[in-house]
Amino acid sequence: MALKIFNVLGREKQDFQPLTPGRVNMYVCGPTVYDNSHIGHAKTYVNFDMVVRYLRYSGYEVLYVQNITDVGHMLDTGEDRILKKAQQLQAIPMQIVERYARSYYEDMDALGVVRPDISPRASGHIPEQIKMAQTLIDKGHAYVANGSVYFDVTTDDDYGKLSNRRINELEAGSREAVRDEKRNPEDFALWKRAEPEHILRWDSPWGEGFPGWHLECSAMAKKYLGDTFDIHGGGVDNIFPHNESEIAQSECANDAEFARYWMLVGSLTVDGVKMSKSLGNVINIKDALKAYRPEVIRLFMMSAHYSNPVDYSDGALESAAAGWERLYGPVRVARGMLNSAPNTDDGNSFNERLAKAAEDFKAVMDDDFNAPKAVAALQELTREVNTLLNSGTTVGRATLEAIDQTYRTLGGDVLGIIPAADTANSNGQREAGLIELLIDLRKQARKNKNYAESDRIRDELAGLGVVLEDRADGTIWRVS
RNA sequence: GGCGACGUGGCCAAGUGGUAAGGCAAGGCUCUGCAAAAGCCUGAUGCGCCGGUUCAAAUCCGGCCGUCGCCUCCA
Repeated sequence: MALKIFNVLGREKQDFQPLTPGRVNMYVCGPTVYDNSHIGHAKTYVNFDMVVRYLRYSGYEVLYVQNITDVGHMLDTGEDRILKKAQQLQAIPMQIVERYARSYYEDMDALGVVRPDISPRASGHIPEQIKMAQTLIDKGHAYVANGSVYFDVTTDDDYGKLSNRRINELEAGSREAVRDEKRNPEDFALWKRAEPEHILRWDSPWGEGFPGWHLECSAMAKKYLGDTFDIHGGGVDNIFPHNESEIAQSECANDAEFARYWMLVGSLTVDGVKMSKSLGNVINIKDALKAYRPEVIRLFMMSAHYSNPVDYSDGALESAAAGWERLYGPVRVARGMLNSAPNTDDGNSFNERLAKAAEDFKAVMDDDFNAPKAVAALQELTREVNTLLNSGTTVGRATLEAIDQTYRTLGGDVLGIIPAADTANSNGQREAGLIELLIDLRKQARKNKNYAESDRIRDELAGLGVVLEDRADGTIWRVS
């Protein structure tokens, strides 16, 4: 079955046909680095990470570009958010940008988000942006006004095709200062004249200024992916004006189709409402990671289809954590059993079930990356793996390895929710040894029917976050 | 007001014409020295409401109600 993608441009599910067979050129709008990343960013980039991982699993060679916006943009107040932060922290803008770009990578790495192949920064592509603005002026799609350059939306008949907006229905921008400069209220800036106090500024044919917010994505996508490329992604909240303007600029400047498939991910709310600084309900990724392991956060982010919104709450995360424990349980058991598994073909008939799981998984992922359904396929498999591993019958090494491999590939490589191995830090070996010693002492106590002692060991360990589970073939432990 | 998404068992959620996946929570049972984990069983005659099309609709059409997002910076 071929991969299908719901194309927001046209609003229909389509067969995915890359421009070049076997290759996917993909661009995703990245963050503006002026503060720590929050769990809304986590949803967007975990979702696209899942997409990229699956495309690669499917055999595509993917070139994944995701920008870093490090050029300040206007707040309603006319302030630049990076400048504002810089003033707060008494630092220069590029320090702020560097600090939070690093913070972003830290968070993404912690969440297991595979880094993009190229992470271009807006500030490093000023010439490309100036060139594109000039091209648009030359072609009559843009005009200069008081040192700023604006895109004239009336010159683009397609303007609005992504978000289904009609120009005459749009309301004028709210900032008085710019209204006079524009021919049409809906026109947007390609280049802005820098006021004297503006620190982030570059020379241009129109005087000192800085690029408009939308232009960087158009210029950088063109540079690294070409005039036309396969997939453009981002959060739905950017569909207008950002994505819409990208299309307008690029298609008018390049005389070519921009992105062929648009994938937009649903937003994340917290306890039912949108995160915002004013509501004080912004949750940083770093804080979320203190409470939940990354695999749990990833599983939660994929608990609904990527295009749907998701609501973050402690209850929802607890639920995801419980679901994750169930999913990971048999993997842990299988890996433990591998330590003493016989080299026989006992249980090999289970390979058919594993193959079916992989088929089911692929079928639903091919249907517009239906990760929640893919997780369900793993959950159904889990029931049967548990039955096998708890049946008391001998299971040979080959079968255990096949089970491990299935979870490692589908749950690990593609979804990123099954760790490749139990995380062991430098103290891990020693800790494991100590726990094994206590398990052995408890075993002796149980043998002597000294249950008071055996329960004490189990309870004390539980208090330290180590859970013991007695199985027919011995006692295993895990960190709660 | 315009654009868009959505409304499925206690909670989350899949499901685009053929008779309701999966997870969490709950109850019962099995296993266990007791637990934990796991397995089995129970649970929506109904998928916001009202009409319509059809042999057949959660799924298509029309209307209504409600929630959320965007329309200004936002992932």
